Amino acid sequence: MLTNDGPPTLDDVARTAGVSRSTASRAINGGLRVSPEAQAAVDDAVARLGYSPNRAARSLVTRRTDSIALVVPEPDGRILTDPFLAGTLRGVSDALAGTDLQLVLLLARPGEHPGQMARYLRSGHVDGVIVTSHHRGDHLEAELAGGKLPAVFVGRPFASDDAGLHWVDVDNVTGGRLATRRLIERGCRRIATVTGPLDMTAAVDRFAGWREEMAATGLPDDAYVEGDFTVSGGTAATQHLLDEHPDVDAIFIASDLMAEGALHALAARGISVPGDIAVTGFDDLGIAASATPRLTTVRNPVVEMVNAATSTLLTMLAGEQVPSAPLIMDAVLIEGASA
Amino acid sequence: MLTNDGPPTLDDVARTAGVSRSTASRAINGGLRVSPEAQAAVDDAVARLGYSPNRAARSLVTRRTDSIALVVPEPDGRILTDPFLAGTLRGVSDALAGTDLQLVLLLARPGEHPGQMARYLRSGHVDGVIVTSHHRGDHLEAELAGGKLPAVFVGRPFASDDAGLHWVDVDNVTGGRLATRRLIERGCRRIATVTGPLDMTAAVDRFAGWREEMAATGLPDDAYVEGDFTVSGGTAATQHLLDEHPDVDAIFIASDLMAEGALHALAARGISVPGDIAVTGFDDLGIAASATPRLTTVRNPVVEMVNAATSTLLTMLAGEQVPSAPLIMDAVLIEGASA
DNA sequence: GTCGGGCATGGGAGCGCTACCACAGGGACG
DNA sequence: CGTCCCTGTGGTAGCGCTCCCATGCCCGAC
Repeated sequence: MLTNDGPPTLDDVARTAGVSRSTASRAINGGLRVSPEAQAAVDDAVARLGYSPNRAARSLVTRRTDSIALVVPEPDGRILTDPFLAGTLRGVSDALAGTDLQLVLLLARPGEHPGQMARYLRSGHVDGVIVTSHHRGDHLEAELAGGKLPAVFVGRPFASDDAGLHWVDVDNVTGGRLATRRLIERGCRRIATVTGPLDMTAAVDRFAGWREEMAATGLPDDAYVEGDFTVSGGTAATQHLLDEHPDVDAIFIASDLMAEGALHALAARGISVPGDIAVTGFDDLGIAASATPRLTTVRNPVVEMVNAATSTLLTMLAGEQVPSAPLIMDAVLIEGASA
Repeated sequence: MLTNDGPPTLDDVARTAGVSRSTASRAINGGLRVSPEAQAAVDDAVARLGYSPNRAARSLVTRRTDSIALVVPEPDGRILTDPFLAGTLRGVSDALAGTDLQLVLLLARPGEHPGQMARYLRSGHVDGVIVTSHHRGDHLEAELAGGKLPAVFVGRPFASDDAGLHWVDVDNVTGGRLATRRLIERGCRRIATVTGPLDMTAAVDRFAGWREEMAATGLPDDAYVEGDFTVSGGTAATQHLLDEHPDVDAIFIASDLMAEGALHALAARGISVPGDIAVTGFDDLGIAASATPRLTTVRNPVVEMVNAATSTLLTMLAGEQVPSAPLIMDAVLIEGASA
């Protein structure tokens, strides 16, 4: 029944089912205007032949690529081990089950020209984009604001007031305030923070939350060190912090990964947590629960965020107009033993 | 100069450059049989128009998709934070720079039928495959052994003696022996091991290395617990181990991630490392260096492995015959303070 | 009984590209 | 001086699919 040697084509299916190519195509793509008998015959033929549509041929005429890119403009490889990114990968991948969209992973390459990724995206190789781990200076907002290519940021982009920019995020400012307030309510008064890399909005916003809460309570906001969202960075930042401000009695650390590093640093100096110094983290993606002591942290609802981002993207891909209002999830404090 | 409204096509380039579509195509694809003048004219036109070839159209005729899949048949999301996987992502992505191959990420979905991924791969959506985090029972070797689809495993596949299976790996058995020997040479005699998940060859082989070395020295090999290559799994396994075998004076832990968890468990019980119990790990991908104490471990050369795997795959993609001899990298002991 | 309007179907064009082939021109060789 | 080959070039077919349109058909309305 197969004319050619390669994989079966739509023609083969049509011939096997005893219908025309047009009918076979319709039956395969949703079955509008197809009689039940024709539909059944085609379904049967597809199963028997093991037919799978040729993506390229379909793309050529539909002008869609049926693939979306997950963009990680993070030239530093270490961030790849971050549970946040893991959750994003998992979430996007899962959300794509049931669609026949391919997930194309686009990592910034070390030493790559900043505009290179933007150029790639512009050339129409993917139908849509999810951006995570966005950094100031990666040129992505400007590129994607045009609205030519459907895009959703996971995490507030820097130019977040640009029209036409879609994004979801957790309320990092409130999260930062909650984590800080917890320390204040504990009775701590000399409260420091280890921020994330300040070329990322998550770091900026959590830092702002700390500042706001400190100001609201009338406490000084001079004790802070910039970290990099890694364990070893957390250790280093904490050591630095302790050297500069030996009087701190609490630290809000802008990610659990860094908080873990901080706990190492504190333990190494024989400082008890929360006895001598209380600690709060941010993320609650597994690390907090297994840290010693268990971290008091703020839940970062990655799965929900990524689900929302992906379904927004899918809606845009379906051609529907989506208002570009950001979607901001609540930050919730999670009780631990560290503060 | 552009006839249509969409992105520029090869026709537009040809017309702009004043050559035929054929010549333009040749100039763009390597420039064989193209005069310098024509080449220059085409290059110029491409730059001016911002032309980027339509992948779908090209794929349709070349019968290649210009994309390769990175397959992670690991339904458990936690593994995504493993530095080994991070290194693989980074490595494959980097190795693909310069080619115009897309990297399609294929994560097993929780609850997915085991053969589903194989079916996807069979349908010709990608030109080649790199498999990592391979598990017994994921049906991947059988599927890929046929040689229809170029594939390279990072890490020995279970059916590793199947002809036509390409793979690279570190010498896990020797690595396990080295890590164990180190403990023996230290004078330890009651040496346990925390294995990885035994449905993965890396775990099986490292375990075998431990066994071999223990047997060679005439030591008993009854003290072992199966872990899962995660931090918390390492903690749990170690606690279990200590309860069952209170007399152990050394542990070879089959990954640094688990070793980190083990160090937590040991510290929690007030057991000093290496004083009371010496510890060796496996991987040396950043964790070992930042652990307290610094882990003695075995270097797992991910970057080299993935580079080798990718370039093997690229060679196969180029149509050259590649002998399916495995490529096995040396395991090297890395000095730390934990043993 | 006739006619209009839907629905299921098939025919055919064409998406943008590469591969094949034919051909012109020019140099090297007999 | 003719022949051959080799290089650069353009024309054209066709990859597998979807979409538009024309066709035939059945059913209900008048």
